[in-house]
Amino acid sequence: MVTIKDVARASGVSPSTVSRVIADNPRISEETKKKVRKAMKEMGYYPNISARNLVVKSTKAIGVIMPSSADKALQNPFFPEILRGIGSIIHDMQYSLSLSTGQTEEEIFNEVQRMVNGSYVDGVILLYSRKDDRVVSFLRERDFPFVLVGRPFGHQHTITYVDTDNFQAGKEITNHLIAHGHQKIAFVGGSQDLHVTIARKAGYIAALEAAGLDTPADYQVHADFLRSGGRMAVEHLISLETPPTGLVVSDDLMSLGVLGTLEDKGFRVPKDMSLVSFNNVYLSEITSPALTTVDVQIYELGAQSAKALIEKTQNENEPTKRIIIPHRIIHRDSVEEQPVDEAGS
Amino acid sequence: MVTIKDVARASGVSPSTVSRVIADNPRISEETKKKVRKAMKEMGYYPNISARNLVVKSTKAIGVIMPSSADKALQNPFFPEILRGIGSIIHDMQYSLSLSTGQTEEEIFNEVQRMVNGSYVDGVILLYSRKDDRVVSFLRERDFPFVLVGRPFGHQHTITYVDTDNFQAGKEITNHLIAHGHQKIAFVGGSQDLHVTIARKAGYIAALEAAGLDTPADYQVHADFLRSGGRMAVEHLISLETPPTGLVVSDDLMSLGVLGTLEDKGFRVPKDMSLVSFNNVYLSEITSPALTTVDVQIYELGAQSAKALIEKTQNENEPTKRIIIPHRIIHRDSVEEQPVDEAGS
DNA sequence: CTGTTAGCGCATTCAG
DNA sequence: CTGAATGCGCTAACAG
Repeated sequence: MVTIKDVARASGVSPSTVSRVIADNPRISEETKKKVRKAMKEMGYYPNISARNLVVKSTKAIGVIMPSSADKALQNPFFPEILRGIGSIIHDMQYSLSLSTGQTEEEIFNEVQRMVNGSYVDGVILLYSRKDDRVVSFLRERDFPFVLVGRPFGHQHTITYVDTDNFQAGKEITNHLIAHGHQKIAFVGGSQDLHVTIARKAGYIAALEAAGLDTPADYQVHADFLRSGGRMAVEHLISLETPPTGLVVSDDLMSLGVLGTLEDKGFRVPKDMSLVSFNNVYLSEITSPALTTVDVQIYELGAQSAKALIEKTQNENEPTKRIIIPHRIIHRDSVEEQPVDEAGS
Repeated sequence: MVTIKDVARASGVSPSTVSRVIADNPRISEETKKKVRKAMKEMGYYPNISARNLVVKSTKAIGVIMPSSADKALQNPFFPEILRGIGSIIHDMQYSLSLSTGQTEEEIFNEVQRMVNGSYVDGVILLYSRKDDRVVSFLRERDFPFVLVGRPFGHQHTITYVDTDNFQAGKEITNHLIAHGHQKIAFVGGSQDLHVTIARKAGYIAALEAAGLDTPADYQVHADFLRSGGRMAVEHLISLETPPTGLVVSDDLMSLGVLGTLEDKGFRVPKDMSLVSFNNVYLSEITSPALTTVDVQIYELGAQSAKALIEKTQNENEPTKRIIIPHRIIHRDSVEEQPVDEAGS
């Protein structure tokens, strides 16, 4: 391995000068810079990152923590896409990205400890938000830079996070259904522990109430999304005395399962049942029908979280921020006009 | 930050002894080990990884390189799943995982250079295989440990890789269609630059020829999978004078698009058209109909590649290996018996 | 503008 | 069984 000393010797300067050339220190003459760079190139010199990290006490690396993945939820295309967004910024800033590898909550917690305590990374991005999360407690105790994608449970004012306005999005997409004449609208959500589910459902309810429509408890189902993609939820809904005519599903991938079940049961979307959902991942445009969904700009969610985190790691007293990424409804083919039910309400 | 010296002072031993305790060196008495460990715990000592890496000249980190991701191909659930497999091993071995962040071929190449030259990682896993790939050339020149997921283009005997027997898989899944009475079977593949596409198609052809069936060029289409998920491919096939009755699609996600297009055009799967594909990602079980597909054990593909790589980084002259992960057909609902066409061939 | 010196935190000789 | 000394490769004062 060729070191800074070798380059120094070869170009007839001192090691510190070489170091300064690497940092492009303005106090070094262009002439010697050129000379040194030439030597570096010829000798194939590349700075050793560990040595550098050791002295500057920073790694220019950030850790990305995925949700515990015993389940299939990780197969959601949401993750590659947000990773892509995070990656874009990380790359631009010449940082590197260390990905979590734990499968269980326990493993993940240990891993975060290792990352933080061993100075593997300068900061951490959490790709999930769970109630009573040890990881968040740990990070806060340690006062270690982190940002959360989603909404924190508690400490909203001291945790920097980037999120969608899921309440508003839920309201808007539900209103979209209402505007198309639907009055019997059900909600199919994922785990009730997740803030996204809670917020989107709250938006759904707010929209219905504002329109003076019913929000029967029967219409609010939570699918354990892994088990056959919400099949049970759909079966429940269509077996009701008055089944809904519109469905608000809290995730595109779940919509795929809902769509499948609906078809199996002889319901045609959107003719017999309208359907809207959230995220706008790639698959939502290739299903039949293509899904009307709210685009939450996953890529941007990732990019902004990385940006915020890096700022935080670079500036000790960067203020706590709450970053809301705008969303918009993508109109496709899963919604159809519903003749207003005169007998209704 | 509490260092090895602090611990040494606090427990009344020398720094080198502490270092030996960390390494669990057998030449240290259990007694002092206990004493030192107690001090470490009390003081909250954790070894600094950069310092350690510097002296041992290894990072216990491996780099994972994703395909260039300008396109939506990255949204394939294949990636989170293979990452999960890789992660499982990395985690068990107490390594860490550095993920590539480049979006273009150029960016990725630079990144790999940085990882290798800067000693960021001990080895690299390539999650793609492209013809004339600079990354592979670079890694080979440098004699840097790497393994490839998929089949290399050239140098098959000097590159360690883990792959599916895609030819065989293609043959089997096509035979499955043939066994169900299909005689007019088409192939819908992705980019012809990818080895998977080539191999699966070759298997498809071999199966048809072995059965004495036709393999018209018209039946072999390559969808630019990003653009509306193979819509054009399907439109082409069904507009043929004698359209096929069975489709071999080279990827589950692509099948989703094919399924959608087929439905839009009034074809019902599997009644009017049978469909089989590859990978067995989660979504293949929640579509309607659920897909009959080849389970390639993505998770295992990842795990084995990580395992092979780590062995390689730890043992200088670990032999080059070719690891084939077994596959199996998952029978679901996208294939139906086709009455044998007496007039055929 | 450049060189000298010191030290980051740790592992590893070599003594004892 | 343990300690003292040395150096991994680099950056950062401090001189000049």
